[in-house]
Amino acid sequence: MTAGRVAERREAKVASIVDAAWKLAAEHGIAGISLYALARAVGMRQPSLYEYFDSKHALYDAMFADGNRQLFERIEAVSFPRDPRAAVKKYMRTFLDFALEDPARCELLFERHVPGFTPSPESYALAEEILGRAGTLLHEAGVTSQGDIDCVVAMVGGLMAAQLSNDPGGNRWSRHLNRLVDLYLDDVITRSNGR
Amino acid sequence: MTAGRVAERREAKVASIVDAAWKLAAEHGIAGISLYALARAVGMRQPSLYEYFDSKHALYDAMFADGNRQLFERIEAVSFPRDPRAAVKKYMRTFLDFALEDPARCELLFERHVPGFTPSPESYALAEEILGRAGTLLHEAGVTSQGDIDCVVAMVGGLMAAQLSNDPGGNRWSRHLNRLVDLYLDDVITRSNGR
DNA sequence: GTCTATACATCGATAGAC
DNA sequence: GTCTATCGATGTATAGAC
Repeated sequence: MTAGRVAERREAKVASIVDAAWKLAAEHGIAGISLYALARAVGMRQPSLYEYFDSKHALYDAMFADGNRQLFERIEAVSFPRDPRAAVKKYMRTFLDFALEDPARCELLFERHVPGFTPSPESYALAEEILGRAGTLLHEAGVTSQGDIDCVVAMVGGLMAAQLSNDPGGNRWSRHLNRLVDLYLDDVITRSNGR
Repeated sequence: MTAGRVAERREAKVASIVDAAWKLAAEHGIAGISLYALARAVGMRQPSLYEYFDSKHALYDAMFADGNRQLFERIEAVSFPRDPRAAVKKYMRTFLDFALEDPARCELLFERHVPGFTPSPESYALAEEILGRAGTLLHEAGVTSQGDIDCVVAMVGGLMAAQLSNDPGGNRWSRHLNRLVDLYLDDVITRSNGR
């Protein structure tokens, strides 16, 4: 039937707009996207965008979902080692590499750089699934308390932020990831054995 | 002489404007300050602000310097223990408490939330002095390599960012500060003894 | 030094023709 | 579904009177 084709074209158009939005974000920052420039980038006039997104907020929400989907697919494509600790390290490395690839994507997904923006519950669900899987892997590696999970998350996030802020494109901070994870996981084990 | 009085009043006025700007930033975010609202907050009309600041950028620069001065004075008021490790922990705690007090101040001082803003060399000098003192204390505590200093900085920054993003006003992340510092400093010592 | 008035730009969003 | 035209709000900065 034709209805399917129409919906397909529409989805493709939406996807191309989101792609163009990522490119603009890379240039001007995530908050620096203007609907005028975005429309021009996909060969339209600015008001025509409202055929695909009800508001700028809706665009950001679509980008948020898209970014998380990118990360999810990246993770899906990785084969994780059986060894729980190695799996944790590979998971965190996959995340960190993904994050450092695109600062603007980071701004939207992991920082709070868009003033009034809160992702919709549907879009946030994917983000929670990704974080939840990290929690599961950490659990299997012996990190069971929320406090310890929080610490690992903070450490990885700290490396990410420092790397992006002070040495974008380099590895001055990110190169310490494996060692830091090992250090923390060793400590968790020591603590659990010692008492 | 009268010239001194005039300069004094002017400085006081500048200070009151900066104070009002911090209050607005706390409400609307650091990037959400409007010169119109700022002028009204200090009983003026918007164009009159240009008597005190050449541009909005200049206002941000003054705020950046002011924020760092606040932190510097806070640190100056603290008496640090002789024990180097205890001193490091107190320094980081002083920093973290200061940071968590005011998210908007954090946005300007430690994050990159104002699109086109780069602090002037003069304003940045204070920030470097504060970071340098952290480096000195870490050095005295046995953390001598840049990589290790970077790691401690990243860990503290990670705790700060996670705390502000996910539990503002609480201590879910910040409570781990001392333990994380101890963990890392122990590791530095172990590594230096072991080889 | 403060004001009124205004220039000038940008942006998100809507109305309505085609 | 895309366009032109425009609204309405916001925001920085400047000109010039007082």
